[in-house]
Amino acid sequence: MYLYCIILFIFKIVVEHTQLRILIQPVEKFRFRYKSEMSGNYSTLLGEREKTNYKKQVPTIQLVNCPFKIAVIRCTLVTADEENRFPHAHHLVRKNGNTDTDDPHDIEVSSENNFIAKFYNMGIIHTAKKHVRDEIVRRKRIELLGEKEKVQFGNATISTREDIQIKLEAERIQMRMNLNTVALCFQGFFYGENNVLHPFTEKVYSHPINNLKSALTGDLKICRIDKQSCSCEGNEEVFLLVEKVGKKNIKVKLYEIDNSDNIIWEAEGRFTELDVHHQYAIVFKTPPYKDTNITSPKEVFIRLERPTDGEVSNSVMFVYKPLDKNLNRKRPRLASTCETVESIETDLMENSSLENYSPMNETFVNLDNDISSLTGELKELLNDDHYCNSEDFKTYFSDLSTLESEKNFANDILQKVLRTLRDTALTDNSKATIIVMTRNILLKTTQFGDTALHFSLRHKEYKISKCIVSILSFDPLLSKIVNIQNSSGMTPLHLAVLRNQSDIVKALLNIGADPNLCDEAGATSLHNAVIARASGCIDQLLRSSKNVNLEAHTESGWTALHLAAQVGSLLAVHVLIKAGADVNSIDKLCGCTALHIAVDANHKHIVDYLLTTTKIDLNKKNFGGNTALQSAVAKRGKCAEDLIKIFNKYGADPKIRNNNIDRNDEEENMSRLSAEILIDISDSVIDIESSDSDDDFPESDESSCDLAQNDQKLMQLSCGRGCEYSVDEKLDSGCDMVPGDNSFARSNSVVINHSDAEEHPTNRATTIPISQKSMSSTRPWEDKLTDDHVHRIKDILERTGGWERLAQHTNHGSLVRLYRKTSSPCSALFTKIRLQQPDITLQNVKNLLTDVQEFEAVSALEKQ
DNA sequence: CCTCCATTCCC
DNA sequence: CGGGAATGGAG
Repeated sequence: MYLYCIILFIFKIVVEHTQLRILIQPVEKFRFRYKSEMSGNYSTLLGEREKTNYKKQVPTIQLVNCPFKIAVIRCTLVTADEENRFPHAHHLVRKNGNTDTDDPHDIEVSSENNFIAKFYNMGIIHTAKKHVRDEIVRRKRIELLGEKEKVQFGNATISTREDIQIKLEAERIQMRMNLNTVALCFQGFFYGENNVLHPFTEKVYSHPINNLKSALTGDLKICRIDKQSCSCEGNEEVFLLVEKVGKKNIKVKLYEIDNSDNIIWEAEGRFTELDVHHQYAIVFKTPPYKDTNITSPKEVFIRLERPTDGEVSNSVMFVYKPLDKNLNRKRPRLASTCETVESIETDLMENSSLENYSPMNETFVNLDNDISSLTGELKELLNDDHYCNSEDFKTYFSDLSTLESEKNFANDILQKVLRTLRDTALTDNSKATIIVMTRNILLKTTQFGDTALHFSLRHKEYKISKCIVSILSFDPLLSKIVNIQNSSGMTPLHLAVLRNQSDIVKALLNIGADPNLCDEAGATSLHNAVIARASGCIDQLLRSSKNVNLEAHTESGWTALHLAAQVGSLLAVHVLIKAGADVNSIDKLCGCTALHIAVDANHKHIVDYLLTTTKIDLNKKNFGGNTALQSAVAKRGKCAEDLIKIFNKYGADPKIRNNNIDRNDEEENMSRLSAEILIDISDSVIDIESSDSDDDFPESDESSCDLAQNDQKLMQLSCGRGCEYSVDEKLDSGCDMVPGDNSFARSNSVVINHSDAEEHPTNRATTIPISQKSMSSTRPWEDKLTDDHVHRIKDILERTGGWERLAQHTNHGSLVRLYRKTSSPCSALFTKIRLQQPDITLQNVKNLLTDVQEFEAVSALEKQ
């Protein structure tokens, strides 16, 4: 008894000064294992890692101000409920050599280890529900015995009464015990007499440890999402694949944050318990965004939230897109320059004086001689009031139908009349009559809203078009005709660029044509010029004094640059960017940059150009969450791999995740994985190419498929709904519209081509014409290819494998296998080429290299 | 008797 | 050691 008093006394003093401090908490999530899972090695309970320190830790406790030389820190498993701590039914085991021991776990501390105890190799054994009661009883008994031991040294027993009490209590506890959350309990002990341990500190508890495997406490995670955007009106279904969730205990939250991470808007995804599929998927409907009148896409986030413990998942990006009508409203469909027949007629009526009628300063159109020659017959005809008022005359012009027979007839008359008119006007002969008549004729429209100017352009009657433009230039009031839109919204300028008539385009711009008017599909003349590959017209539009809107979006949300990337026109891409088009602008529909579009359309030369010479953000994600590189990877097949090579050259970041969120959270692993995939793919390219039989020209399959795709897109973009002309008709227009044509890629320096008659190869099915073309353009003043040149490019071509494609391209495919065995296949190839073509020039080789997309080698040759 | 899912077992 | 299939109890 005396001893016990001393112990109590010491205990009091010590407790006031001694402190048990948790230096390293255990991890918050840990997999509890069942007994059957504990054979052999098992995962051990680690300590929480610091953010800055990635070293593995274990739960660590320090005894501060310990009055004893040696003390013991004991660790046991308890419930996590702070209000109601008692021993947990689960076991805390600790591996000791080959045997596992149950808790309590004691670690001796002294000045030697700075009174620090590290609890290594602990595991939590999940007690099956059916055994929980028994387990609690066992623990209670031990606890009770321990209490009694303090008083009745050595011979403590438990009475039947106490035993029943314990069992009842255990029954109660069993019902409430949370089997998915535990906590560690630490307490300091000292050695008393006979090495009996006596507690001398308060109990200290760790924070809760949750069962990683349970849906109630496990990690919340969005693994995958089927779409990244929806309309701002919401109510669209989104499929989420998630880590194990409980359907009664999960929410989908959409939220928006400002620059300082404050949540400025949030709403819940709508779903029922039936929409949670087997704990691993949720289908929810998006809530509407706070504002359905947005005009630009809004980035928000989605995450899971668990109401019971407030746990949240990772967040994934999501985009609310503006409504189509808001996109359209933003762009004024009818600019102020837009004219209608009625408004011009009103103008003319109000201002019937002819004083303004005078030739403008410049003559814009060189009329052909035969047009300017007058026939007296016609002159008389036109001066005859009677004839001008006749029904015949009216019939000719009141309905300029597209019917073939009438077309020719109407054209014929129109042409004659216009000739006469023009010359009469020039000679100031019966001016008033002529002018009034002219105006009447030129303001007539067909059932499709075409004026005579539209009509002549549509039917390739360019002489008439020029004639009309010439006449318009004399008449300021009438010149407004140039901005009349037909029933599909096209101005004469739209038609002129589709027809690739650059001089007419120039003249139209000079007399006041507005290049920014949109047709029904939202296309400006610039869009049309790009679609039509009318380089001369693009040039005229860009250099005109008019402020051409480079960033105008079509109805489908594309800018001219996007279209240029889509059709694969390097020249158009180049001049647009040079004129100041924003390389990083995104299309309104999918959030794609020109780079994404070029990748999708498989235009390697565009991709290469964009990466080499522009400041395009190559890691930009579209609304689908993919970078251009990821789009390239997703393409699979041969075409993808060449693209990937180009990206590799320019250091695209394979680390950037797309939206298929990897289950593994560690960035490092992810990036390593992507990089490996990339390398894998690149390797396999080489494999495929090298095992290819030599007689096949690569790519021919894909290009045909690409062509089809282009056509479809073109159709959509250039024609739109309700357009009365077929694409064929549009294509059949004498302008250079060969989808997929990569002839621009072959010129290694980009020069604006002013000629209307652009060369356009109709197909690229064979290599021979191309290489012959490249080779035959030898000019005496050009540099000859030298050994030095070959030396400069051989390493590059051997590294990229480009020499093999060059071999194919120059009809030396059959030698690839042979050359591959040589020390420098590229040198061997060039020896062969120079043997066949002794006069081959540097420029020839550059062209050939451009043909096979070896831009790096081309630039190596350009360095002096 | 069915579905769901916590538990248990297996690789 | 982490993923996942099988089982069987509960509702």
